[in-house]
Amino acid sequence: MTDPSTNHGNDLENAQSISVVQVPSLSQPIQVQSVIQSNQPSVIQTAGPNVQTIQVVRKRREILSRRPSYRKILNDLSSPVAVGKIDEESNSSQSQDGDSSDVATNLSSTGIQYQQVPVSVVPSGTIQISNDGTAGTQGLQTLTMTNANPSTTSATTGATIVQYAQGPDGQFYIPGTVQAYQIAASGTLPQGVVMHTTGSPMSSPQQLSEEAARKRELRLLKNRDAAKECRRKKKEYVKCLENRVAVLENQNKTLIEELKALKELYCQQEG
DNA sequence: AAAACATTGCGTCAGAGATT
DNA sequence: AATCTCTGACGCAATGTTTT
Repeated sequence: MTDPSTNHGNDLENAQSISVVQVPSLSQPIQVQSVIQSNQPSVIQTAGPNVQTIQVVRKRREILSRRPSYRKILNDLSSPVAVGKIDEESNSSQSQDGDSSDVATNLSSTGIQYQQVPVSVVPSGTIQISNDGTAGTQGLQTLTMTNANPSTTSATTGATIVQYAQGPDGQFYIPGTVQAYQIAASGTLPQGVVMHTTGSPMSSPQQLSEEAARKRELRLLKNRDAAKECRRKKKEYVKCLENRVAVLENQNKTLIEELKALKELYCQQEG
């Protein structure tokens, strides 16, 4: 399904088609295999025996407007035929529900296998792990944290995922760093869940790079979940539209029949 | 049965828009 | 202004379906 109101990625779409370009430093034209990046110096990888990487400055997209979120669109569909709205509160727990079968997740950037373990957060801020027995690999696991704290706000009923490894000291570690992190109760931190608590101030280049790696892992983790959530909402949105189409088609059919009957009645009275 | 093609879902990146 | 969220796009892998 495409939305004509957005030009998102138009130039990329064009660029993705295989094409031949002439590069001054090369005697032969080359076949463009893929273009990564759109409006900054882009990387073009060439096909053929002499694979090369070329920097190309691409023209900035002229019109860039993001379409409204599916949640917004659905909630705007307040007409009677709109079937169901996306519930914001239920969204936060979907990625766990929908992907519960996805117990072992391969993090492609690291090759590390993560495991999902049900966890409940208790008021003290500690966590309870009810390991389901499935063996974790490489000591790293993904927690699904459900806030079971009745004393905190009832709005924080969602579940949050955090990836961790538990050290012999009982502390929790996340990939890409040897720093210890305290797992905070969901609700005190939005989605982030992981809070840096120990260790000396970042000073050495190694620590800085570890910090950067940790931030990257965290960002990827969040984005992974966001993508799952987005796909789920998109599916729901499409289903909603399909339902809407079905309802409108029915209405249309009924109205046509009604019009036909009225016409016949009118003709009889005229005649 | 094997090959070719289609579909589906995932992780990642980029970037617009929202939030802090 | 910095950070976060959301979503289109891409490539990849797994799976399903059709064709040879």
